[in-house]
Amino acid sequence: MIKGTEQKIKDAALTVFIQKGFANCTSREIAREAGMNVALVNYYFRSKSKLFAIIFESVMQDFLKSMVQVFCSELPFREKIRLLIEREFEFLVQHPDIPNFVLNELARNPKAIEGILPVLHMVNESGVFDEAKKLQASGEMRSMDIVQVTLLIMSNCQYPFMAGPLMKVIHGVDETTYTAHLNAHKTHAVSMVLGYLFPNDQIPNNA
Amino acid sequence: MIKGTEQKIKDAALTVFIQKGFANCTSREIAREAGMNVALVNYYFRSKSKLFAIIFESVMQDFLKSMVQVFCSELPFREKIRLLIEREFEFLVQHPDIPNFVLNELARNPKAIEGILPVLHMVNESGVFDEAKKLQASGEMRSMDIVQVTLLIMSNCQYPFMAGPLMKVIHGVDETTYTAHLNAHKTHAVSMVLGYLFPNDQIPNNA
DNA sequence: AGTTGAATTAAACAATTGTTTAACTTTTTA
DNA sequence: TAAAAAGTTAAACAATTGTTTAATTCAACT
Repeated sequence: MIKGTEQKIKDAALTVFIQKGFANCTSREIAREAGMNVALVNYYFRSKSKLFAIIFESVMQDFLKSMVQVFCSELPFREKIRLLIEREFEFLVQHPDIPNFVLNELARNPKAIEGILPVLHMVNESGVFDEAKKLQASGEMRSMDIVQVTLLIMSNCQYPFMAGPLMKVIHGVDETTYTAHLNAHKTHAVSMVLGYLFPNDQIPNNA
Repeated sequence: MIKGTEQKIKDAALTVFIQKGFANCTSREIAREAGMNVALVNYYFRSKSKLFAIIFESVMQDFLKSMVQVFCSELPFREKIRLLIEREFEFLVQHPDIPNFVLNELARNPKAIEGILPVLHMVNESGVFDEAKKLQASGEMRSMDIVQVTLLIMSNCQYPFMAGPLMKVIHGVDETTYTAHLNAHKTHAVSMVLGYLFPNDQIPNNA
């Protein structure tokens, strides 16, 4: 498969932006990564900012895509949670730098978030929030705001990847070992979150 | 209390660096924030990098200080966990941008971490890890690697603050409402983590 | 008062930045 | 095949950057 120039630039920009952030990289760096002249980058995308906006939005799509897919599925609620966490881990193993990238750019430039509003709309439309509220009304699920349910899940998925560099130093482990820990953490995240959300469920106790 | 010039620069640098990151701010911006000329910043700290190194290390100290204090205390283990989470939340309410700042700079410049090695040594010396292993050997505590215990705690404390901008948009809530959610989340974090680490403890079920 | 040294500033410096221009090459097309 | 368009490049541009210089103000000391 031959990649056109435009796609080469996008790929290079994705790599460089995610690795260094918008402010911490230069147009020439992107051009070099793509194997071409600086002017070509602007020829195709007019400016560094415009290129960034495009890359950022596409990253956000990937970032939220699997979440939306699971939410819109027909699985029972507990399975949605489980699958959501597992998919999130699968995604993050491949793209461990994305949460850091997204949250950081969002904190420094709040209006960058506008591009994801359509995707968020899909989440709301999926009815998954209503589903949770019904389970809470029936007493099956622990009653807590949906915001905090979201926080529980995303915290335990994304933070372990974001904190990789810090954790490796704190515990003195290398990349490979830490990856193994991440894998084990996925299992814990699933059973801890499900166990907390559904305190009456019989959970297998491996202790 | 009158602040000397050097301290004024440090304060300004702290504000600006945390808000925008190292690469995303200028020396002149720091000088302006401190109400003085650019040259004065370099007169006191020789370069932007050296100033940053000083600020970063002091932030890391604050970031880890309360953790070390709790670890080195004489409290029973469960109380250490509870207090650790509560102190962490107290700290993060006041400095919500610090986790993002620290993890981001760490990801982009791994050698920046060297300054915290002494503090980490204190954590190891505190014997809190051995304490956990004993509780695990007795079957009282769920057996899992200490790395994952750390991850469970830090994920549920830090991520909710880091993801503030994203969460506010996802759920369409304002700053005040989100702060209330953070407060509620603290309670959940404590009981969820303790409940998972000590599955045989009787936990009050408010559901 | 006058001298010394630190504190502070405006101005300049060289390097790098995002962006544009103008020339050159390749591809399309009529 | 020749003209037109698109693709690509080297070079230049103006703005901004971190840093330094040289001059000025300020405070302390004799």
